[in-house]
Amino acid sequence: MRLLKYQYLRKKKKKKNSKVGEVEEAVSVRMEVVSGRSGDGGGAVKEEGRSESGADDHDHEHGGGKEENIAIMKLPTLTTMERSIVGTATIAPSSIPSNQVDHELESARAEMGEVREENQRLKMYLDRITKEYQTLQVRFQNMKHQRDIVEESELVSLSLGRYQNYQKKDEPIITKPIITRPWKYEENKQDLSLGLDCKFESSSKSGGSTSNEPLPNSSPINSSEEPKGESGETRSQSDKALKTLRNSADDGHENSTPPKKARVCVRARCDTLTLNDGCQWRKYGQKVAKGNPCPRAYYRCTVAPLCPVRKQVQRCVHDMSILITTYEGTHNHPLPISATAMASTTSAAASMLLSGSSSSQSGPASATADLHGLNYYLSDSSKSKQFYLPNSSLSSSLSCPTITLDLTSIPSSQYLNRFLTSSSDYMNPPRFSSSNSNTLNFSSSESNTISWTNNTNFLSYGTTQPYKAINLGRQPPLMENSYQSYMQKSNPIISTPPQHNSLPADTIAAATKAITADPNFQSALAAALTSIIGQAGTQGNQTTGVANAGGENLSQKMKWGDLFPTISSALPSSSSKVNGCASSFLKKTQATNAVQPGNLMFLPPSLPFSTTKSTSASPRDNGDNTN
DNA sequence: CGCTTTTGACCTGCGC
DNA sequence: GCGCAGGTCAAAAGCG
Ligand SMILES: [Zn+2]
Repeated sequence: MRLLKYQYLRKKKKKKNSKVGEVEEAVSVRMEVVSGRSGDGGGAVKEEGRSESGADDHDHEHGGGKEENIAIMKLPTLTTMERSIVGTATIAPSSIPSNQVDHELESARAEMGEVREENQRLKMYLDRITKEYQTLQVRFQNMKHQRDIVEESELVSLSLGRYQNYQKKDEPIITKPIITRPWKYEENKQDLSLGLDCKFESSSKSGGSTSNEPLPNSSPINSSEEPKGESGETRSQSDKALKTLRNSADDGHENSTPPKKARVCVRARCDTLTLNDGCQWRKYGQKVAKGNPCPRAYYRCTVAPLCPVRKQVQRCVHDMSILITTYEGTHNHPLPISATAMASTTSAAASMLLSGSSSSQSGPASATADLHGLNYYLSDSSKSKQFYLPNSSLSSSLSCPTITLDLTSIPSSQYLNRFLTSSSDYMNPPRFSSSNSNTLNFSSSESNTISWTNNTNFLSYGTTQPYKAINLGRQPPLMENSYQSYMQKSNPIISTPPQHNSLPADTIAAATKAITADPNFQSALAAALTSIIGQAGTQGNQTTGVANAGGENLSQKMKWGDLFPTISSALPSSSSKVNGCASSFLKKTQATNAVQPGNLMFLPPSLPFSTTKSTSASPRDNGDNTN
């Protein structure tokens, strides 16, 4: 009964979300086109040619589409073609002066020459992109491989049991086909994909045995969703199925070891109740965890009905202004644009976990090592009871691979939100060029304190904090600039004036160079990059992120061009009411922690802490939230 | 009215 | 087996 209602509610939510779905589907379609363009060579050129060729000239299309062939056939068949051109051009087959025909021929020839040139150019363009992509990919894989080795030997693997490893560790991690998910969205994720972990992968991979679970996952969802006039019985059944599915999705891997999911813990200064990461969350529980008077809130992603992603939110007991958000699970749906930044960020971190785990063969057992940095963290404070960590105890942390991203250097949630949701310069303009935040960059204006450690691809955050945490730190200026330039180009809203009007390909090239330039951050950056690319890829169509990353570079740009304007203009509300967060947090804290009202003191008094402030005060309004 | 949040009960895993 | 703690559920309350 209850269950039924619950599911019913969820179903309703589904309806609500359907709008989002439509929009995103539209986006997907668009992306398909786009990616198709840049994805495969012939197609790309062909499309280009098509768009450029006049409506009057079919041969142009031909030339554009199959330049290689045309090169051969052009000479011998020139006359034929010319004739056809003349035929179509002059139409009147009756009586045409021969000199006029010659004229036509002449012009046609000239035209063809142009087309040929055009083709040449396009081809070169394409080649370049392809090459860059391949280079990038190769490099990335190499780095990954190397890192695996290094980490294995150096014990710095960040990974903690990833089921996929248990299942097929011998299999190249890079390309794992995933099951089809609802929303016509095929979750062709790789380890670098958006998700924080790959639970679905595992279930899908287990295929045969478990196939019953995941497979229905995609279809039943839709089927149960579409037929509106279901009888109560049917519905309850389907609802149950849904629930089962959800559960199975949640725990994910019935057959594989039940290792906990990888988690990404984000520490950030935030005056709102939850981190404004762009996703829609619904609170489903709250608990006062041991060791921290601040209640821990449990949220579940509601962007898609069956999305297994959850997050826990709790204030740091040491510094109440620090919000510790722990993400867990993989989104099984296209993300709201506004959520991509955070998702990318976390996925990048998760990918580190992942890549580490690829080397670590053992399951949860490797947790200790994997949590190297985190343990550092833990060891420092967990002993004192006051300390809190998402996996609040060591034991749980052992079973839950967790990677910590420290964003505390970013002053406030407003900045952070800005940082997470857009890349416009919200901070001091001077720094924008060098350390502007973007989706890949965890560094803030205080990034000068952030440094990379060279030895292990493990990015450390070298501040005064007594712990080491993964920090996707700065990217090389080149990368930033290129990215920025792209942003500037594609997003008129972004204030900074365009500096280089580089072609997308140039941007990519720049990115490539950037990646190749500094091997120290290659891995992480590549991971982040890949995740983003992959994300966009998955979001847009059914392509696999990494596999198509390069091919999608162009399209990526275009997609981002579409995406970012929204991003920068819309501050998504993480939950439907981020506003209330602060106040409710206060309320809550007062209520729950009446014993020690002193806690409240930890809240930055200077922060505009009125109920509505945090969001409304910020430049961007979360009005549309892209949904 | 529909959706979200609250909140106590319940479930589960773990250590003793 | 028991108790504890983390995590989840879902009825009830709250909100717009
Ligand atoms: Zn989700």
